[in-house]
Amino acid sequence: MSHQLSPEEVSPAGVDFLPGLALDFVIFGFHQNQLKILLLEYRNTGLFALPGGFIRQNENLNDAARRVLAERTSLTDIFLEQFYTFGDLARYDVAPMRAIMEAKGITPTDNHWLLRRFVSVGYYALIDFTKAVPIPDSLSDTCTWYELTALPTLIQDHRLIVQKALETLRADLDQKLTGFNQWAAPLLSDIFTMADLQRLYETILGQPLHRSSFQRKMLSLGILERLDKKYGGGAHKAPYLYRFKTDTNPGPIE
Amino acid sequence: MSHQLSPEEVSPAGVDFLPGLALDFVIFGFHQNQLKILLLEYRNTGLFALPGGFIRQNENLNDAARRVLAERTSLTDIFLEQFYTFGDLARYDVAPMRAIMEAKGITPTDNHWLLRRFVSVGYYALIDFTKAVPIPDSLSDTCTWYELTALPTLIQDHRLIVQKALETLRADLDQKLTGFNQWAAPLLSDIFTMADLQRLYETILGQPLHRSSFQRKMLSLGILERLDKKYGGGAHKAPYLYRFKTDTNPGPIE
DNA sequence: TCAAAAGTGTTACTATTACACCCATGA
DNA sequence: TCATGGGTGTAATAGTAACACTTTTGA
Repeated sequence: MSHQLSPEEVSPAGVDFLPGLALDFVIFGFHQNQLKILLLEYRNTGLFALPGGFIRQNENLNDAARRVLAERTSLTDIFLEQFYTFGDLARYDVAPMRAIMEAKGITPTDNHWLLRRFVSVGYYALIDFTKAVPIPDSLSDTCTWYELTALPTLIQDHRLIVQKALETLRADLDQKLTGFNQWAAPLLSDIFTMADLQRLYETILGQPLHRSSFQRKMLSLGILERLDKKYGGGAHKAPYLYRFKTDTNPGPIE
Repeated sequence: MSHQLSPEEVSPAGVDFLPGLALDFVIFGFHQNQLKILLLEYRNTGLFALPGGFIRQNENLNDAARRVLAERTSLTDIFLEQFYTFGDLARYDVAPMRAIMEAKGITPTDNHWLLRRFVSVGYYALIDFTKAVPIPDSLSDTCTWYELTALPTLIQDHRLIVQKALETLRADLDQKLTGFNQWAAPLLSDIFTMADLQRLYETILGQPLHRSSFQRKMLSLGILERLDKKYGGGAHKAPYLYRFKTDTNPGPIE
């Protein structure tokens, strides 16, 4: 994980947080027909990591996830799903974390709480690329978007976490997500064409879909509202514009 | 969770385990056309709980799950899946745990590690009802089977955990499990009729299935091997007996 | 020989795929 | 008017559901 820490919280105690337990986030955005995720880059180290955080002593696990996500993206009401908990011993290598802290001017003791073993609960989120304002945490330089197909090397087991998040997202696409009519809303603009929606599906699934079948299937789900057609694009028939029906969805997190 | 503890491990330290993190198990068995799960009953308290355990400092999370499961059931090589991590503050009520310890003759201090907040990683397992030898842990009297449709009141949020485990099992049935040809093997005897298999499916899903469609679908999966028909049952045509093909399955846990 | 339960065949229905065709648009 | 891309129609296919019919068995 990485960190949302005020200076005093980097103290050896870390007392306000549950020990040994962290959160890691795979935050998906969609821009220019590419799936992207947010990564932190640590100052003077060339190390990249997933955004992460810790759980306060008096805070529900899922509430902590929402809080940290809001801190990293400045967004609330985000589609957020817990997908797996990672607890291998090998996942936690102290060397990168020590390098990160030393580059930050902190010389941790050998038993500093940040250098101990962590078990990490993985969440994936779907957010609006255009609305998010990524904010680095106190140990990192930048919090920026990277294309899923061109990720830098990540610390610890973060690549595995990304992999598993993507698998879960793909599996959810065909089942769970059809229950939440608006799951895709943050990944697209408010109003979009059927081609936009299809490109999103194709990018997530990593495979092409048949145009007319896709259109019929989406319309048959009854989750789209067709608006006046316009879209002043190129020299061709102007497509309809759609938006998601505002409906009685259950909340995303369980 | 409940506990796999030698007497010295109930000491205030609990040092050998990761603090604040537990495992809870929903262990499914199938007997007399009923889905059952293993529950622990605590001595002199009338309290029931899911089997559980803790993670050693030098142990992988999933390895800890296999170890604890083996301790409770005397079985290894079990189909085991992690399905959710439960971290609400409200889930942990100290009163029942204190009652359990006091009934056992232990008077814990207020900050005893077992009375603090726990986050719990949920696993579900499928095991052979006839081969398991349920073993209570050091704080409980009995470890026995209860029908899923007639569970006693459980401590903490254990009913929610059972609910979520069942939902996951049902969802997995239609997708993930078809990849593991032998997932159902522990729930049935080595050799079974198609009707046996259908009753298992119907019991898990909680709904009747069409006989001939079910048969065709199962056979089309190519995971069953038909043996000589016998089954000296009643006054009717003797059904074929089947077994699962021994094949090149991937291991269950990821 | 009859009732019960199992295996198989047939038809209907549904969903998906693949392809064709037409429509609207702006250069 | 023509190339481009979008909407809709249709046939082929696959999978499932529903039902009928046949087979086997022990009483």
